[in-house]
Amino acid sequence: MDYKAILSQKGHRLSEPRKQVIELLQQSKVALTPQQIHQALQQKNCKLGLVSVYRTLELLTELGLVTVVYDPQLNPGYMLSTLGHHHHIVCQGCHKAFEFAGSNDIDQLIKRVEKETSFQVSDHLLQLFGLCPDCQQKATGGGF
Amino acid sequence: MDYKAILSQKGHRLSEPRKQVIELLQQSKVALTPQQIHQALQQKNCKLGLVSVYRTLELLTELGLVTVVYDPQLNPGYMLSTLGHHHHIVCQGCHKAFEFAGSNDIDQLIKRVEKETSFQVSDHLLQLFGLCPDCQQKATGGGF
DNA sequence: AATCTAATTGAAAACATTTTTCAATAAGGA
DNA sequence: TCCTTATTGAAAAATGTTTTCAATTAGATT
Ligand SMILES: [Mn+2]
Ligand SMILES: [Mn+2]
Ligand SMILES: [Zn+2]
Ligand SMILES: [Zn+2]
Repeated sequence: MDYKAILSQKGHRLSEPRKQVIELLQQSKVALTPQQIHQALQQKNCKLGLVSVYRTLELLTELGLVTVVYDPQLNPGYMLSTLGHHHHIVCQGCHKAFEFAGSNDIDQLIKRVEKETSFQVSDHLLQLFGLCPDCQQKATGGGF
Repeated sequence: MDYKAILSQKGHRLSEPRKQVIELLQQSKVALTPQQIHQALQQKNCKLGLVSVYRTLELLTELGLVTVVYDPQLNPGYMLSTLGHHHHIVCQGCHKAFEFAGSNDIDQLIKRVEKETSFQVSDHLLQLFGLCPDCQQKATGGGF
């Protein structure tokens, strides 16, 4: 079941702007800001307003199909997500981001913090940062 | 060693705006946006420009003394941080946020993801969300 | 295929946030 | 007290987001 199918299944129309935003995000390896999405589509001769980009991202976020990815060096951007429990790992060199499956690894941490704080934890935000294989090479092999 | 001391120790001047922003953040239990900081200080009859709030937050962030706290329902805000490895837990009811000590709990997760992705992980962003003790009461006891 | 209707769009304006600029100020050392 | 220069504030510019509303169009109905 692909993103467009999910959209229409939930009773939302398959408009041209929505199709274009989704297709662009499907191809992108980096999180994109609304402006970046708008510009990229303009260059592909897709006429659509920046407003529609915002509205599409809002809708897709509601449906859980896109995720905000934070990157200290960049404005927050959006990426398509597969459904289910997962997080993102972001390259500090080229800013490519990838999903990884969430696990129960932080369950113990959550239990600990619940005890310490008396909070009832129901959600979490987790991202990893580092260097992707390509950027590791550039970093070490850079001298010669 | 308090925040003001650290500031001046690093060769930064202890200006009135900086003192005021730090003191306000020290008292606050919620992450504050630049605007909120500015308004709060105006009401305390501290004359300072919004620009100085931005500049102070930028400096304190560089020094690692403040941390950005994300809250899906709010604009990102700033909180003072103690030095060292820690993260924040945010109440989805009253938006109060608290630090908790970072641990090696996610080391295994990081190892796993490094193997899966061939990334070299060097940093991470982790926040927990839930209900603080007070808001748990309001939620359960709310009926009568 | 033509018609209908409400969801969706785009353009513009309004609103909000952040950064830049630069002359005036003031912190802290001499 | 004087000096130097980091820092400030006001204004403008730049950037980012939301609202409004008439025009369009996706998809259902005939
Ligand atoms: Mn997880
Ligand atoms: Mn940690
Ligand atoms: Zn990379
Ligand atoms: Zn609470």
